[in-house]
Amino acid sequence: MNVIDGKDVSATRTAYLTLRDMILTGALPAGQKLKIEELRAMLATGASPVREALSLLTSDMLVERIDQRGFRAAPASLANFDEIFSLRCVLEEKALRQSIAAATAEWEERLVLSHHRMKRGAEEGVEPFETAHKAFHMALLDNSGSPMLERFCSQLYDLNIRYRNLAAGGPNYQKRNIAAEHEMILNAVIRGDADAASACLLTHYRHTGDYLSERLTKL
Amino acid sequence: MNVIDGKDVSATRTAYLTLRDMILTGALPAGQKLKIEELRAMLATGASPVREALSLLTSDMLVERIDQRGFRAAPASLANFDEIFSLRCVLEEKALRQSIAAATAEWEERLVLSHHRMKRGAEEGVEPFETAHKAFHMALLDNSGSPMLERFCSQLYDLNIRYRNLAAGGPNYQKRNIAAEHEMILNAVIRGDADAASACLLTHYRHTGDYLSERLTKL
DNA sequence: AGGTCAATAAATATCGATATTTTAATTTTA
DNA sequence: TAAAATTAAAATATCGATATTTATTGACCT
Repeated sequence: MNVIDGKDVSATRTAYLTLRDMILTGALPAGQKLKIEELRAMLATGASPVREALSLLTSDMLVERIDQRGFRAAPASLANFDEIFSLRCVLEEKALRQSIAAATAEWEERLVLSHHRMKRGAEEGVEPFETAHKAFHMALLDNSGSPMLERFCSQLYDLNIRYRNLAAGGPNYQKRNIAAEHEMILNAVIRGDADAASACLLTHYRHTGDYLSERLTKL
Repeated sequence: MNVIDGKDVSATRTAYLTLRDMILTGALPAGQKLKIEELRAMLATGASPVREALSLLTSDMLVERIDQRGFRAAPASLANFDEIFSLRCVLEEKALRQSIAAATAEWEERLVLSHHRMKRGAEEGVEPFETAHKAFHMALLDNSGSPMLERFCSQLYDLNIRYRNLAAGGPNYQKRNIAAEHEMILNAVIRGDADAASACLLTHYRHTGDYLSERLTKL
């Protein structure tokens, strides 16, 4: 039916990915009513795939569902942003420490590789960098041995990205040298220094967190 | 259409609640294929509500969905159980500490009340106690000011209950005096002693955790 | 004018039928 | 005989139509 990455996917999955992207980028504004008929027409598909996609998006906390009253894009607020930030700090630190504790040569190589790809992506443009940036951060955590924890972190990462887009009206970057922070994290991890790595990671998040928080208050 | 608690609810919601309960109690065994047609017949409803309910259950990590290949009840494993336990410890401690930090007279009264109801429920039977027990534990956390955190905790609580049921073939209880542990937690919270309260809560969980872990290994 | 109630419009939720895809069984081929 | 290809069966996914529910409008009464 539909084809994504050369693969056949269901209409539901296509709808899910499209709607997800639209909410993350702000094309569907926070709090907006999501009418089945409109989405159905926009996605050129039936009501069932749309409803199912929306149901799936509630898992990701990107859509709210009220029984008998339809769906709406999850509302955004500074309080919610702070919450996400606070949860990320706890969960990513836990995941990072577990990953380091279980470190293997193979994992470290994966890290170095994803770090390299991120630097390369930065030269290519915003979109490739965004993808590679998430991949790098998830690679830091994906040796934790805890799939649920990783799922939570990935979910919270995306929710955070949404606020970045909301704050900027699209992907945008600060002048501050993020590359150096990434380098420090990577080095600490390779060194096997969990305390330093955690500290670097949290500092990294605090920097972007403060920056975004400031911009969001202005809205 | 359907009526639950004197309220009108959608077929989707009815299906959601029923299937949820069946998975938590083990009536639908871990890993089992969930065929739409079978569920549709069992619930005497259409395919759409069933599919939507299953999609919603993936949020709760109670159902797995594989594109084009249907749904299955989430598999269970000792590793997964340990993961849930480990996450609960981190998240519930955080929620509890935040709740205590924001303590109000009104919250404390709610706690005392739910504690009382739990004791009362224990006399009435297993089912009322189960409900009241969850209510008490959630009340401990529901002053955290962090809806997402509370949602995670509630989700993990349910996943843990599922393992309890899996281990026992139904609700069952140890001889050990759980009531005393609850009392200690409540008192520490009322006292405003966050450290003691956290310690008590975690000990409480560790006790049941070890107990269940032992039983689960025997399966 | 303000508020209630009924009628209408809009949107959600659900059903039943059908198309598509996957899985299983069977036959063919090397 | 084992692997590959074909066919048949089963299950998933999707559509289009309809029933239900909620939201809106405007008349009516006090």
